[in-house]
Amino acid sequence: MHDGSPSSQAAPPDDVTERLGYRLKRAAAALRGAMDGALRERGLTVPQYACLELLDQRPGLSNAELARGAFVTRQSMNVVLRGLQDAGLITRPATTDRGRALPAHLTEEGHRRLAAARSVVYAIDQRMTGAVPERRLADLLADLDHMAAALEG
Amino acid sequence: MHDGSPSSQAAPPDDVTERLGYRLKRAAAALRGAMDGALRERGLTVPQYACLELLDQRPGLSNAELARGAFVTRQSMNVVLRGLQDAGLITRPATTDRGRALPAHLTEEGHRRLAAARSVVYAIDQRMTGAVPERRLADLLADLDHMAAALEG
DNA sequence: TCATGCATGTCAGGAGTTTGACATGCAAGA
DNA sequence: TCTTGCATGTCAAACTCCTGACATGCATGA
Repeated sequence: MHDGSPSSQAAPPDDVTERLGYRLKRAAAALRGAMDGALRERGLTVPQYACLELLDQRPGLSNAELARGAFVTRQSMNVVLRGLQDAGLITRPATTDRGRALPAHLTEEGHRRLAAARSVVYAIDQRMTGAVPERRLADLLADLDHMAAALEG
Repeated sequence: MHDGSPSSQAAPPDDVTERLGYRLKRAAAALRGAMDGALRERGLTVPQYACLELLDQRPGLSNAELARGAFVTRQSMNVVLRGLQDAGLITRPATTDRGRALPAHLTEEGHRRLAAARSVVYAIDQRMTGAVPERRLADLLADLDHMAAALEG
């Protein structure tokens, strides 16, 4: 280990664009831009789509749970829910017997809009996933997970 | 190919959290949060730090070039530059002979603040990089690059 | 020469997000 | 019992960022 690639305690490369953080940010920005443009034509924002997707898989999620799932604050998700509610894509009870969390559910229209949006998002996911060798995909998913866990801890 | 993991034209997993886009977003959000908190104590925002880092490596970059390098719009970078200029961390000529682009440069104070911020950002980068097996790091960087390129095209 | 295209810098407006704060509801322990 | 802690929902204000638009400067080709 006299040159080349030092092992565990190596400092980040001098060139910013060679650092993991920069690459991560670039990929995330590209994804955000692509989804933003595609969803705009469907009349949805990225957080709105994320919210619908989460509710489809786990109906009854509360505002706070949705916020965590979409990586935004409770306050932000609150306005997102309000918008979706006004648009008639979700329903949420005004009160509840048990606790304070208000469970949200998709409406029929919500399911339709989600299905329409899903097709374009799938296409984007395909384009992105297709850019990485298939045998490396599982490792990639795992690494991203570990990175997030290491930073959240 | 009758079950298990179909190859190239497979649809994204039903579980949102298993999709590449979700993992990417989660990791990026975690990174953003970590950097945000660490830099706040140094009196810098993430775009401001990115701007300083870019200018350190390639002095004389214009507003538009910095914007592309930091993945924001020209308008956003413009206010960032204004802030850094008011704080005395960078300098930018009011006019220029050739063309319209105004080359920015770090001041002495800018170098100092960048050096201080760099230490905490390095620590975060270490934490993140340390979470992925070393022999996979190069592939990971390449894959992220390919993903971004596939989406930008 | 001049017209068209392109990139840059900048202003104005609006949409989205965050920070800070407060009240409500439940659970666990003194 | 009650009180402390914690999570939730919500309001208000500030900030950040983006979209849309316009003027400037250079290059290219008619």
